[in-house]
Amino acid sequence: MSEELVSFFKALADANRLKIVGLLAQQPYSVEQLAAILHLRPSTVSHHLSKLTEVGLVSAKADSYYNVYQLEEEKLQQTRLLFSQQDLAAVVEDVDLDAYERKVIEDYSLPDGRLKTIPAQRKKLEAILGYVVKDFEPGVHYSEKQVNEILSRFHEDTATLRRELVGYGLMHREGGGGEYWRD
Amino acid sequence: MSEELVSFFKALADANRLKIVGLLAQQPYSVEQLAAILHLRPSTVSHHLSKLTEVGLVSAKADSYYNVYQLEEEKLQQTRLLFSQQDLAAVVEDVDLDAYERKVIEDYSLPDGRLKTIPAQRKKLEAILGYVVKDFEPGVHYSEKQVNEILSRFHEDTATLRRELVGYGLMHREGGGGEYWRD
DNA sequence: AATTCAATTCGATATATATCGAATTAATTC
DNA sequence: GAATTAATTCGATATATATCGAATTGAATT
Repeated sequence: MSEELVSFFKALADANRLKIVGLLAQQPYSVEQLAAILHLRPSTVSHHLSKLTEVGLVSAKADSYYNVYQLEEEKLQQTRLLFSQQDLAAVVEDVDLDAYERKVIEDYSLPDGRLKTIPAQRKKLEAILGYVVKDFEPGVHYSEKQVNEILSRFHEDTATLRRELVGYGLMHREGGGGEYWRD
Repeated sequence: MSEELVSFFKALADANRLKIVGLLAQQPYSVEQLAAILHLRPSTVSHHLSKLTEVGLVSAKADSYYNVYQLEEEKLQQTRLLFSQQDLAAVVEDVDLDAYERKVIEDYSLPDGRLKTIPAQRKKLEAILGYVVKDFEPGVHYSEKQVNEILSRFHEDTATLRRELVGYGLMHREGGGGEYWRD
């Protein structure tokens, strides 16, 4: 998932951690030095450095008995090309895209599957029409009578349903003979 | 300052807000639709959208009586070139870079300005030597006796101070005659 | 071996914030 | 004009986390 991306932004979503990155971009520093410069306790700086280390932005190098931290240049390069198309796609990969349509259909359906009313709001009407149109076979041509027959399973006002289906481009009508079909 | 950069990362440092950005990258959505897709309440989504709006990543467009949000493509482009040299420099611009040296000097100084001891730790010794060397005029040549005279203001062990100053490259010695100078 | 010191870990606390439900606002439909 | 509805705002709550001080660890100096 995109858990990694979230952690990455979380790591940089703090003023002191950003300052640490900025400082390490110039030269390596020990924990004690960073603490003095930022007016923080070493334990606090240690905490910040561990978050930055987790996402690979910095790394420690033991030198004498200091822990000297340095910036991971390659990771910073990656940062610059953040948000590629793949990243954005990955973020929404396991998202419940049809939840809105399902919710609308449920809100407007009676227990027997018929519609309480035909929605007045455009977006809801859209969702309902997308649901209704599934009862037509793609490519098959229907007479107006057959269309009404199918639509009457959902609501008595078949004329409105029929008109809106055509209006939203979900079904097509052949000019003269009253023939309807969906793609 | 870099307050803007922090806000920007904060805006993206949340899983649901990242998902919103990912969704809006594909098509605009209303608050209600996003709420259904993410299984959140509209008020929560509204809160997230206001944070994203603050940093300019998304914008709202009234359409009928829906508020349709869309991604600000230009801002997303900026994101891709994040962390330029200027950005990094800006982050540390008003940081107390000499705090560590000051702290070391204070820790090792007696009220009269003399040194309690000569630090054993490399980084602290470095800080102290940088402080001591300021009592020498750049370019001026000193005899070993004069050097000791000046160093004795700080500590009786002038031999060690003198040796370390040369060792750390803060002062130079001319091979034969015992002449010292700093750059 | 004993001591000193930097760093980390741990526990506690205070602040920030993600989420929700209720109330409000603004716009639309009847 | 009245009723409906999407969105926002507000207040409350629960979780997350930034910070600190104390205790611990591990290395280096004496």
